[in-house]
Formats: sequence, structure tokens, C-alpha cells
Amino acid sequence: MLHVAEAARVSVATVSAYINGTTTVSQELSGRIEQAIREIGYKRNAIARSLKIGTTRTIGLTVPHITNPFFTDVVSVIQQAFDRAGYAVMLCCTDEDLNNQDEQIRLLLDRMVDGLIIARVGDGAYLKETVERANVPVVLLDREVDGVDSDRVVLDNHQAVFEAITYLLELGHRRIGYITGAFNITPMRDRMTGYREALLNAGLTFDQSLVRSGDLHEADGYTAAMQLLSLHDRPTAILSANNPMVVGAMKAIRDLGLSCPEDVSVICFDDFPWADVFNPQLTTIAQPVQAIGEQTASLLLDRLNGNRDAPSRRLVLKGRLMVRNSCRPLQAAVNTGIVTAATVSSG
Amino acid sequence: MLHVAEAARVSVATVSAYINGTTTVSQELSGRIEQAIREIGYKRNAIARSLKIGTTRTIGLTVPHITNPFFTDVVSVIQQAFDRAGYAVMLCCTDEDLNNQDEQIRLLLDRMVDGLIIARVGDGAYLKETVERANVPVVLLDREVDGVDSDRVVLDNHQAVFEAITYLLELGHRRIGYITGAFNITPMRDRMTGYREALLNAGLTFDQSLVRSGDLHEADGYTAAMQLLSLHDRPTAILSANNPMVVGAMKAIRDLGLSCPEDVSVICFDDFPWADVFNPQLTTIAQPVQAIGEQTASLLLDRLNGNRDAPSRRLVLKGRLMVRNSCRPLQAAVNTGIVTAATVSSG
DNA sequence: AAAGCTAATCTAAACGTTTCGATAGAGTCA
DNA sequence: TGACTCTATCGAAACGTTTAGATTAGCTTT
Repeated sequence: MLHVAEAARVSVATVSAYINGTTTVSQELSGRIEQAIREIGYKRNAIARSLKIGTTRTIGLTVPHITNPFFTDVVSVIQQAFDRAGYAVMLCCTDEDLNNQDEQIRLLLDRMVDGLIIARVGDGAYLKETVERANVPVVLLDREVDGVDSDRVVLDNHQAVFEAITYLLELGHRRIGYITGAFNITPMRDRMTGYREALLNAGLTFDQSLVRSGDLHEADGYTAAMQLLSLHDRPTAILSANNPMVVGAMKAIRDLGLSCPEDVSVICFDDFPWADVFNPQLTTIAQPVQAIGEQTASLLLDRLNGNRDAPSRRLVLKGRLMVRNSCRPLQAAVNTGIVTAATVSSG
Repeated sequence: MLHVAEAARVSVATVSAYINGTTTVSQELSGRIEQAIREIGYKRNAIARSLKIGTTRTIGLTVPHITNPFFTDVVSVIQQAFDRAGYAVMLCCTDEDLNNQDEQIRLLLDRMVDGLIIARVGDGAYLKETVERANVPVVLLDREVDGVDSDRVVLDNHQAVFEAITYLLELGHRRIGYITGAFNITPMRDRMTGYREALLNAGLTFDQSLVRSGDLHEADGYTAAMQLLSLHDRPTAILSANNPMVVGAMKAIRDLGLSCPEDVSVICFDDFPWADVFNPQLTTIAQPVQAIGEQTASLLLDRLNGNRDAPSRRLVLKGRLMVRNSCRPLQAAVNTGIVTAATVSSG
């Protein structure tokens, strides 16, 4: 900018004023500045600018796994939203590791991001202090943090699972396996209660041996499904709490020489683009990824636009059961009508 | 830092020296500084630091679509690699739009990223100047730019397609449809020549009516497949140049009441995690995403570590045909042995 | 024609670091 | 004891912007 000023024979203040349009600058000087900028190929240094004005127009986004289609989609939507708003987004993946998360959030905060979107990992208590100390707005995505009252957008996990289980019950299934993630993240807790309550609601008793917990990876889904399907009285249906684990579960089904839906019905959390083009066409619980991404972005943008001390907002969106053909009715029960249809509704 | 210095009754220079370990500072002062830092909760401002030292420890990464599993995987690997090296990565998605790309690269450069990884979009000529003007190292990913001699890592697209087509020929297919993207990006050009030459190599003539061009989206794959399968003498096999388009193609097959592989064999570019668990289990051309990501990162890191004016490097990696069960042998030809097996080899 | 506006431009101080060169004190050596 | 070398610390300038306030010049107004 100094060079531009010299070349245009004006002060740097005038160049700055011209570039930012903060003050009117005369035709003549504008022309000279414009020309100097072009000749020199000047580009404003956003770092120096950030230092001075105290804002970087950059946000930090940290998610567990970008290869999990749910996060892929949400990240994509968030990225687009901030792109439109003129923000850059720094992306971090924690790989479900608490230390990574800590390190990465520190890194983002060091870099003076204007805001933070966190789909957290591991134990929530650890994050509490960090979030409270960060003096930038934070919005929590998908996973809440106990005792932290910041903006957040989450799914109605309870309802979503309740609905899915109820659907299976209606088909006549009574022994429904559930592959979950660890309960240190809120969605897994809520999904678990959804599972329990759907059973109780149908007058069934909860059987602990039908739930297996993994670490959300494909391999965990595989071993969990292996265990479930090796039970003496194996489940006739399985619900997986996320997408990577269902891939593992399907492999287990295949490796045991079983097939879906003939031998075991399957439902999984999170929809994916080709669910209805390959077989079995999986019945899924689709999260409204577009809305989740947009709402998350807009909560943060609202804060960034100055609405700093409005009370914190908690948005909860509904999942939707996408019925395809990975669940078959069990003849035995289909006619008994034990379970009514009243409890099922999607959206 | 000023506050820390005051609280510890030392100069800011000493605080800086202590933090960075650039000079030895006495036990006594170290203690006072350490304590002041803790009390105040001081965090170094990386923006100010960057301004001074001229490096941001941040790189820019721009890809067409993060939801395309190929890019999802590569982005994931790249992100991890830079994370390990202590760099942050700013992610941009261009959505195959030239203006977005231009805007985003400007944005990244403004923010003084230390390096840039670009999986470009649209017409390459447009990017040439930008890359040459950027005074940071650039590595081109997946798609080269004519006349730009920067570091890059690409697939041997010619070989990969040649191999896939040869495989289909060996199965007896003679009319092989090809769904491609526009030829303004290098991989599409190379894949096209691979297709042609595999045919010529087998003594067949190239039939223009069997290739349909789309814009790499699912919808394009759908219409392209619709057209191909509506030909009076429809192809018995289809190769899709990327993953989103094959989803469209599979939908077209389904909607026409056809099935794969009985009525039409299918191969597509880019592997995905559940390819071998749903049916038809797609035969794919797997790109070595892990290696691609790692090599890309390491080329850039090498430059960032000071190896600035080594001659530019062009890494080309091999694809691998993952044979599953989406292609069936055509009885008619299987016994004639027109095509020899000699040309097929994977890896 | 003096005084008062307004518009255009400039000067200089910040933003929070790093780093060069200066300084002061404590040893060491002849 | 004086000259010298370390070692630990500091002062101040820089990095490239923005911006508040000062200055100047050109108009009105009376």
C-alpha cells in the first residue's frame, strides 16, 4: 500500500480510504490510485487489516470425521453459507480424539477466528471451560455440552429413534438389536432413551444384551453386529446409530452368510445419496442436513453481525424415517396388531 | 503480551523471548512470566505474529465438491497431514464454478495463506495467471493446468480407463457407453483417450454416439444414461467418469426397468466404502486416495520447508480396477477370445 | 473581504507481535 | 585494575493496515 501511495503520489490514508470507500476521494486521485494498484498488482494484506480492525472474517469448524456422510453434507452446507457471507472457514477433523480437539480449538482461537462451530468429541466437561473462555461466539453442532448454554442445533434424537423402533415393532419385530456409540455424547444418550421408550411404550421389556456400544467407526459396527447375530436368540432387526457403523454391520451380515432383509432387517442413522439405488435399499433416519447446516451457519452469522448478547438459542430439528426395503414384516406378528400405527409419523 | 510484561515486571521483548525460547531467560524471570501468563490467561495473537514474521501457518485448499467421495477422502487425508505439521487448512468448494474459484482463491491469497492446493474447475487458462502471480507455492491436485508448470499430483487416467475398458472387452462387450465430464479439465481428456485407445487396441472403431458428456453431477449421469440406454442398439456396458454421475446412471437403469449387471454392466471411477456391501457391488476404478492426499501434502510441505526453487514435480499415481460383480460376461464373445488377456493388469 | 462551511487530503498513532542492536552487570584474564 | 567476553535484559523499530483528528483549499454567506 505504501508503494501504491508513492506511485500515485498520495498518502497511504487516501489509498486506504479509496479502497474501502470510507471517504470520497476526488476523480483525479482515484484514477491515479487505481492505475497504481493495477501496475503494481497490489493486493490488500488481510492479516494486517485483521490485526488493526480486530476481525478476521474467518470461522473455525471442527467435526469428528469428514468422511461420515452426515458431516460431509453438513460441512458442505456450512461452507457454502459462509462463503456467501464472505467468510473463510478453517476446517479441522478431530477423528473422535479429545486431544486433537483441544489442540485444534486452541489453534483456531490463536488464529483469531471470529466464531467457532464445534461438533464435539469425547467427554463434554473438558470442553466447557474452553468454550466459556473463548471470547468469540460458539455454536454447538449435533452434540451438546452439559452445562454450556451456547447456541446449538441438534436433532430430536429421541423422537427419531422412537419412530424408527416403533416402525420395526409394527412390522412385528420384537428382538431389535441396537448398535450405539459411547454415551459421552448427547445424541447417543438421547437415541438410547428413544430406543428404550419405544420398547416400553409397546409393552416390551428392555433387554441389555441387545445393545452393543462401539466407537462410531465401521469396524465397531462390524464387531457389534457379529456379536448380536451370534446370540442364541438373535435379533430379527438391527438399528445402527450412525452410517459408518452400518457399513460394518452389513459386512457382518454378509460374512455370516445372512442377508438383509430376509434374515435381518436394518435401519441406520443418516441418509446417503445412493441409499435408494443399491440393494438392499436401506431404510434410514434422514437428518435434515441442509437445514442443520443452514441454521448452524445462520445462528453464528447472527452473532457475528453484532447480536452478541441475545439469550442462547437451542434449535432442535426433526429427523425423518425414509422407509425403503431393508426391513421386512415378520408374518407372525403382522396380523396380531399388538402395536398400533398411531405412534408413527414422520417429519 | 504487554499486560503479561507489566505483570511480570519485564519487557515485552523478554516475554517474547521466553515464549519462543529464542534467548535464554533466567529462572527468576521465567517464573514470573509463566505465572503472569497463567493468571492473565494470555494467548499469543497469531495474527500479529503472522504480520511480523510473514507466515501464517495456514494453507488454502479448494476443491470442486466436497460431497464427491473422491474429494471427501482426499480432503480428509490432506487435512490430517497438515494438522500433524501444525498448519491450519482453509477449505473452499467451488461447486464447479469458475467465478467461485476465482473469488475463493483471491480470498485465500488475501489471507496470506502460505500455500495453496487447487483441484481446479472450468477452463484452465483462466487459472494460469492467478497461479503464476500467487507468490506462494501451489500444488495442483487431480487436475492440471495447461502451461502451468507447478507441482502436481494426478492419476494415470489413461491407463486406468484403458484397463477398465479392456476388462469389459474381455468380457465380450463391444458397445460400451461412456459418460464423461467436459473436456476442459485434464482428467476427462486423458480418460477419453484411454477409452478410445482401448477400443482401437482391440481393433474396434470408435463410435461417437456412445459417449455422452455431462457436468459431473448426478443429474447429468442420469440423463446421459437415459440417452445411451434409449439408443436403438443400446450399449451392453457403461463406464462413468465419476462417482456422482454413476449414481444418476444407476437410477436411470432402475427407472427404465433394466437391471445391472443382467442388462447392462457398469463400471465407475472412484471407489467408495460400501461398494462391496450393497448390490450390485460396483466394479470401480479406485484412485489411491490416501497416497494422493499424502503426496499432495508432502509436496507442499516440502516447499513450505524452504525448498522453494527446486524444479517442479509431477507425480502420477496408478488407479486400480476393483473387480466386483457389476459386469457380466457376454456369452457370445467370451469364447471367441478376440481380446487377449495380456493387456489387463491392475495396480 | 472576512468568517464560516464543506470536502478532500494528510499526519501520526495505533493493532500485538518479533527482532536487531544497545546496555548493563558479572565473570575472566593478564 | 582495566580490558575483555559472556549472559541476560531491554528499547525501539518494524510488519501493513485503519482511523481519529488536523490541515488545507475552495466555496458560501453576510
